[in-house]
Amino acid sequence: MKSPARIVLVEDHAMVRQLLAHLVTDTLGHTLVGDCTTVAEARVALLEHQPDLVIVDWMLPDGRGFDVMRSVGPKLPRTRWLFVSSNEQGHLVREAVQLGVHGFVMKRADLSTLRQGISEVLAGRTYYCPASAALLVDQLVGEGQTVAANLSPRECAVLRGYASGENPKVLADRLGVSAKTVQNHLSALRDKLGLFEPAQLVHYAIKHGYIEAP
Amino acid sequence: MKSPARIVLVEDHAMVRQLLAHLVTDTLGHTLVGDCTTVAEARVALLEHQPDLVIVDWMLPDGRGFDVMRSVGPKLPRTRWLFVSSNEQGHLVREAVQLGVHGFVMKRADLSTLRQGISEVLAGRTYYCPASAALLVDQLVGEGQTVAANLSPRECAVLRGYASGENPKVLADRLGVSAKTVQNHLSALRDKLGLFEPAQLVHYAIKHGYIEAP
DNA sequence: GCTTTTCGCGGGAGAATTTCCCGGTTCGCT
DNA sequence: AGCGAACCGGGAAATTCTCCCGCGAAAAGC
Repeated sequence: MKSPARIVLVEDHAMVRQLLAHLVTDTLGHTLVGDCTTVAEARVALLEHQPDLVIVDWMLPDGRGFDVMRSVGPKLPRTRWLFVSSNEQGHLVREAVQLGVHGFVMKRADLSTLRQGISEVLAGRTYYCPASAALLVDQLVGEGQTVAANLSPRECAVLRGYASGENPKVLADRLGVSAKTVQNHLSALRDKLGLFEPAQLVHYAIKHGYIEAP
Repeated sequence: MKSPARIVLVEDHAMVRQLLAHLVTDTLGHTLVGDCTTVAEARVALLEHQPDLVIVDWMLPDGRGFDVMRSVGPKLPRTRWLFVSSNEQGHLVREAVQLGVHGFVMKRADLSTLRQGISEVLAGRTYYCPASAALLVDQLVGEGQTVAANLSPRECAVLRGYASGENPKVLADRLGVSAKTVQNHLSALRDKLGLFEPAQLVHYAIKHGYIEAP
């Protein structure tokens, strides 16, 4: 049949985004209707264009790809979601499954895998690349009660700043709130995640992709 | 000529250690005089056997391979040092160069690279595998003033525990000292490293291999 | 339309931690 | 012997964290 699909890309690395753009338009013959680099941009573009498919990078400068899906996903019933990730961790794949992501491809996979992922997901099926499937199995076997709490946007921001090593006062200043508020958010985080040592929070932030590993 | 060299291995993964042992004895015809899994064992074995070559893993259960070299290296002028590392970070290679390590080989390199490293180092030359050399160049280009402070054994232990997310009191208990002492060590660490946020200490511990990345 | 919940914000009192300083012991080295 | 360092811990002041509170706005549910 091949009616071209309308696609939005969300990926912060310019080079990768351009390569993906080339792939979906020139090689696969689809239509690129959006091209975003941040969570905030993505939310706007997705609600405006209501694409058939969105290809999202897992790690973005202002949040995670999952945050996009969590916030605008419910409003886009027809849109299908394909995640690409450079971070190969079982948690992520597990979280993707729980969120109902349709496809998941590792960045180190070769292009044919990605092409296959795109066509499978567009065809209404799900596609998890072999590497991610393997991670998922490992994760399910171990299944430490890492259920993935969902944090409010503000809590995310505080976690990111804190786990990056930012001084709480500086962080408060950057966010334009009082130091007290940051402390309260941190307390809420510790409570919500059940992690009471600073180092554990940092580990959590790294494991779950809120910040880059050092 | 081929007079067999006397070699000590320091590597905590049994399988790897056995493979290395097979390589140096059966394939290369050297003599294995020691076979250690920890920093503590290594110190004793090295002082006892005074080997020609020691092959050390970078990450050990009770410390880092570099700690072995720092403590007993000066007492073994004839011994040559070859490091193997699974952790591919510029810092480590930089630190190795500063310490005067003779050879550095990544674990993902193939065996012929390792064989070459062993023979070069034994022949009195230095050998840094191509991957490590590339990292070194990158590191020197960036050269963030990450000069690598040297921490006392006790400070290492405290840093490891703390950065792993261990509760200070539990840590104190495990080390058999008072919580106060642990606090004092932590203060010394912050001061010595110039890192005053908990998260920064955790990042440091991960970057410099005191703990595994989460 | 109106409640109810959730989120962000921040104050206050008391508990806990951290800092900075101190003295003491035990090593190893000169 | 003497020296420096690493290690251990105490005490007092400063800072931070916890736990509780209320407020306003926005979103969700009836």
